[in-house]
Amino acid sequence: MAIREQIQAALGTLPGAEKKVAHAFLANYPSIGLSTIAELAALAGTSAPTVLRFVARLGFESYPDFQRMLRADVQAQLMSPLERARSTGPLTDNPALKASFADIAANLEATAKAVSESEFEAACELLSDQKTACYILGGRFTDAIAAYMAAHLRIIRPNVRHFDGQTSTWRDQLLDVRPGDVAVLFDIRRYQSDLVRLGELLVERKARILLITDPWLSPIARSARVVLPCVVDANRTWDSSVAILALAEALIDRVSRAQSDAARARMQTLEDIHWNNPPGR
Amino acid sequence: MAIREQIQAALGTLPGAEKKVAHAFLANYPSIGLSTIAELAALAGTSAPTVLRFVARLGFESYPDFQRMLRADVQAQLMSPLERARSTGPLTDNPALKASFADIAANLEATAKAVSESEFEAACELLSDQKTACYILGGRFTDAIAAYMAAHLRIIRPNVRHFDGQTSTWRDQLLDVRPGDVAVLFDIRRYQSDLVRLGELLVERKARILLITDPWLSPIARSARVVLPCVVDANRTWDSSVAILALAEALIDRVSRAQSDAARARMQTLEDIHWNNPPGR
DNA sequence: GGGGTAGCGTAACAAAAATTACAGTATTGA
DNA sequence: TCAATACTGTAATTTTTGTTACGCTACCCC
Repeated sequence: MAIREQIQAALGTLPGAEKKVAHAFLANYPSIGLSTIAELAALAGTSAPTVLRFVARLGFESYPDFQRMLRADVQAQLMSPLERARSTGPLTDNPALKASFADIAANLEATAKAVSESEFEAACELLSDQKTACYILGGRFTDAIAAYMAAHLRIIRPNVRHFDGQTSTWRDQLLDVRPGDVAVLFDIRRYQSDLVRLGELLVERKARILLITDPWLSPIARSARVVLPCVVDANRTWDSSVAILALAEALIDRVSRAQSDAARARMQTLEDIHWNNPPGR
Repeated sequence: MAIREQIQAALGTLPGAEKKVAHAFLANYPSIGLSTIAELAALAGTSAPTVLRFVARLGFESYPDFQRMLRADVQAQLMSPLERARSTGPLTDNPALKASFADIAANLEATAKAVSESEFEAACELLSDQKTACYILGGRFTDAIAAYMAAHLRIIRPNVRHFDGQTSTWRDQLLDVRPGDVAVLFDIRRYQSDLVRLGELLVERKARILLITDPWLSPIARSARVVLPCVVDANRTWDSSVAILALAEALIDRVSRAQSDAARARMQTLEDIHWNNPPGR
């Protein structure tokens, strides 16, 4: 947009023929400027050298130089978030994938129905409580989702820990858990006995448990403060965890939006630090 | 948008060097296409005639002809309704979950369209190749999905390794990579420089790269054998990885179904062992 | 009213871009 | 393993494009 503004600002000081060029350009922004000098001159009803004098007056070294700036301009506009959403529109179709994804979409819908609003809100509240620590862990496959959630939640609030996958070290990690702490457990079908046991231990330590499970409910549900069921059945060799991830993301988003302005500023700062000091160390 | 659509559709049928051109173009759409052949060729790491053959294959008379279409494309997009004023939508605290899931479902649909069938098949073929090792890794957030995929793939076939999150140990792990090995990389927006670097190292070691990225394509796309784009934009604080996970699951399912009976029997045995000797002891 | 200046376009020129020809190199199938 | 085919890059060629030189016209100020 910079170029357009610049031209509009200069409009008053331009000689007649060059003003015609400016008008032609603005009326056909940006495509005509990405074309050749001859075309722009023709559209403006003037000559090539006039176009050249025009861009020179704007301070550009050459016509290609002017076009470079213009391309950058266009790029910036097309890359803005909303344009992007649109430009990702219909592309080629992949029937097999589409069918597969349709099943998953059905899972999402079913999950949305299975999770009651009050439970969802209660879950968000648990996660938003910054006075206590928050422990996150999952089972054989869902541990990855636990890690994903922890990575995000850590940015939003302090005291987030992901119980790492080594079951042997769980006991040690348990020592840090204090009454009132929040524990997020992911546990779906073929409920792992060790995970269930750990749930019991957490309850003993008076942790408040947020359980994310399937509609058949892991045994942990009995002692959980909040239970969110996800539909995982997808007619596949293995269950699908997509709905679980979607729910986790929804929680993350809801919690991050609920933050105070101060907290959001801190979050932004964290992010900036992260990207300004690229990893590699 | 017609042009992007057309290129995505043709991606599978393009020869290697031309595919690199397509990737470079999509990753820098539209500005690079409005520039010169030489620049596009340089960005794609190939030669001018290849670019020319690329546009010829797409059905254009000449490069200027191609640019004319592209300009029209850009013009159409920039001139469309000014819904740009609408900045990041207000947070409706009503049925948060349903609205949220609807967005995600749209992502899934868009992803199904963005992934061409032939590319998907090519990806499955890479993953099914049991003669070589398979390395899986992801970025800051996507590493969790990499772990998830590895956990499943490990059951289906031998020689699956998840590059663990410690960037400092990557170099060591690289030593094991042999020519022809398959590397699955997850890399989405805010492409991590260290991950890109690692991609280059993998290419040097002649690994075949399967890249899962967003529609703007990580720089790694230039040297990847197969590229699968996922729509991640969800009008949230962070991008959504749901489509990525869904795609990963689709790949896993497709590969597991393609196994021979013998292999499937072995798989079943593995699973039985896992559950009959429950961990936790 | 005449010298001077700024604006403009035609046409020659120079630079660059696109295109083609060709030769070397993989890849595929017999 | 060999032949045939497809793919790719280098280099020469042609075309297009941007740029400059120059002369004409209109206007302003002295």
